[in-house]
Parts: sequence; structure tokens; C-alpha cells
Amino acid sequence: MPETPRTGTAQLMELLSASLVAYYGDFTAASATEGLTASQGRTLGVLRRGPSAMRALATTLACDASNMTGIIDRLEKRGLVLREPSPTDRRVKNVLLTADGERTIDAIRARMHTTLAGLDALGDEDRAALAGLLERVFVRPPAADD
Amino acid sequence: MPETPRTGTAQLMELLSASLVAYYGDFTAASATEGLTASQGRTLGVLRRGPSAMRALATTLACDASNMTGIIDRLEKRGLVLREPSPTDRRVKNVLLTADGERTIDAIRARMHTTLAGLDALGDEDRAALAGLLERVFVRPPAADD
DNA sequence: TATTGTTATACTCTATAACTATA
DNA sequence: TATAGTTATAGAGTATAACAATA
Repeated sequence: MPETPRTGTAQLMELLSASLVAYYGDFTAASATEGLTASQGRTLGVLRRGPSAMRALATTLACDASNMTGIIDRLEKRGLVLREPSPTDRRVKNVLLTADGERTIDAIRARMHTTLAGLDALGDEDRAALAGLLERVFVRPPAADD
Repeated sequence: MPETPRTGTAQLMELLSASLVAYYGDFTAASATEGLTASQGRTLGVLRRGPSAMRALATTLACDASNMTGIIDRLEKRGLVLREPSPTDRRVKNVLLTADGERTIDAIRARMHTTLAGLDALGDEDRAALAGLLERVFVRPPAADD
């Protein structure tokens, strides 16, 4: 066994895969009860943290910018989001949640019964540990230069 | 503040949402390098754990059974999966990964650089802790009766 | 009767390429 | 010249409804 064997990475990736499938399925079903697709629900989830330009939204969701036009069109038609021109760059449009959009994404999360039951099984200490680990693995700031 | 305030659930759901977006984006990009869509990649990921009937596959992926026909059709046409008749129930078809399909899903996971870098930042103890927590939250056996 | 897998249909998602307006 | 957002297009994903074969 030379150097660091990196033991457990394959198992961890397998576990993350299973976790994603479980979470994503729960999320998709919860979004459907609000009449939304999973992509529309994910978009609301990103916007829950604050307004975002169309381009930044596409980057965050890892999809092409041209997709966002249609997704935001449908969400806007239902009154869940708004497009506002940027005050500093006339090319840019900022997207933000309406009060109804905020209510909707909160309702979706409240209906994720499988995930909520899983979290329920954790004590306060384990919940804090999970939060810390997720933050370190997935929410790290983007590398300064790469 | 009556009873258990359930403090932190909203924050945990927010963190899980951000983690899903990060993981799913990484997974989608890695699948694309193999010429596969995210849904095709997820299907391979589920089958990595073992063969599955069409119906069970749809249930696991939380999509309608009619979707699986098209997804498996395309994966089969590329030689990544196989359909086999069940020996015990002539209505059922079991889907399994070919050697090429197994190689492909492993290659996709090996190309998830953002996620792998995040896991890399964890020590052995933290990796074990994360694995345990994910298992408790997402991989619990389905409730016996609900 | 109920269940498995499939087909037909309509809508949504998705990437590619080309375009307009602005920087 | 480069970037933000949109449009057009074609292929893939998605749920609904209906169907044949089997249990």
C-alpha cells in the first residue's frame, strides 16, 4: 500500500449516489404536488438564497444559458419569479422570487417526508456534524484561480 | 418555543439543496463526457448495485414506468445494459449492466472532480462519519407498513 | 382482477448554433 | 471583440392514458 491508499472513496461515491437518488426522488415528488417539474423546483431552490442573473443561474444549475429562458418564462408566467433589469449592466436581467415563489419552495421542502424523516432520526449533535461535513464537501468557495 | 423546536431543519434542508445542486451538476458534466444524459447516468448508477426489473427501476428513480422503456432502449442500443426475461415471472424483464456499462459508470464517478476534491479535504475519521450519517438519513430500509 | 412492460401523445428539458443589444 | 439574453431546432426526458400478455 503505497502513499495514501484513498480507501473508501468508491464506497463514499456509491453512498452519495444512493443519497442523491433518494433525495432527488423525494424532491421530484414534492415538486410535482405543487405542479412543478424537478428543474423548476431546483431553480426556485437556488433563488431561495437570493436573486441571480440569468447567466449565473445557468452556471449554478450546470445547464446551458438557453435553457434558463424557457424555465424562467414558465415560472414567471405562474407568478413565482420576476425578471428585473440590472441597474448597472443593461444586458443583465436579475431573477428573484416573488412571495408566492418563496412560499412554494418552502412548501416543497416541507413535503419531502422521506428526507425529513431521515433527518428526524438524527440527534442534535449528528445534525450539526452532517451540516458541517456537507458544507466542507459541497459548499466550499470556488477556487481563487484554477 | 413549545415542545421540540426542531431547530436547524430549515438550514439542513437548505444545505442539502445546495449539496444536491453541486453534486448533480458535477454528475451531469461527468456523464456528458461519456456522451450520456444525467438520467441515463443515474440509471447506470442504480444498476451498479445489481440487476433490477423495469418497474423497480422506475420506482427507485421516482419516474413513471413508461419513461424507463425509452431510457433503457437507448442504453441498450449503446451496449451499456441488457434486458433479460425473468425466469419466474414472464411479464418481468430484468435489466443488468454489461461490462462496458460498468466501466462507464465507474469512469463517470472518477471524473466528478469537484465532488472528489471535496471528499479529498476530509480526513479518514470525517469520511467515516459522513458515510455513517448518509446511510442513516438516506439508505434506511423502507418502512415495513405505512 | 391486478400487474408488467410497452406504445402514443403532448409538454418540458437540454445542448447547439445563430442572432440582437450592450459592454 | 466579448458577453448577456433570446430564438429556433432537434433529440431526450416526463406523465397520462390505453393496450397486450401474464399472473
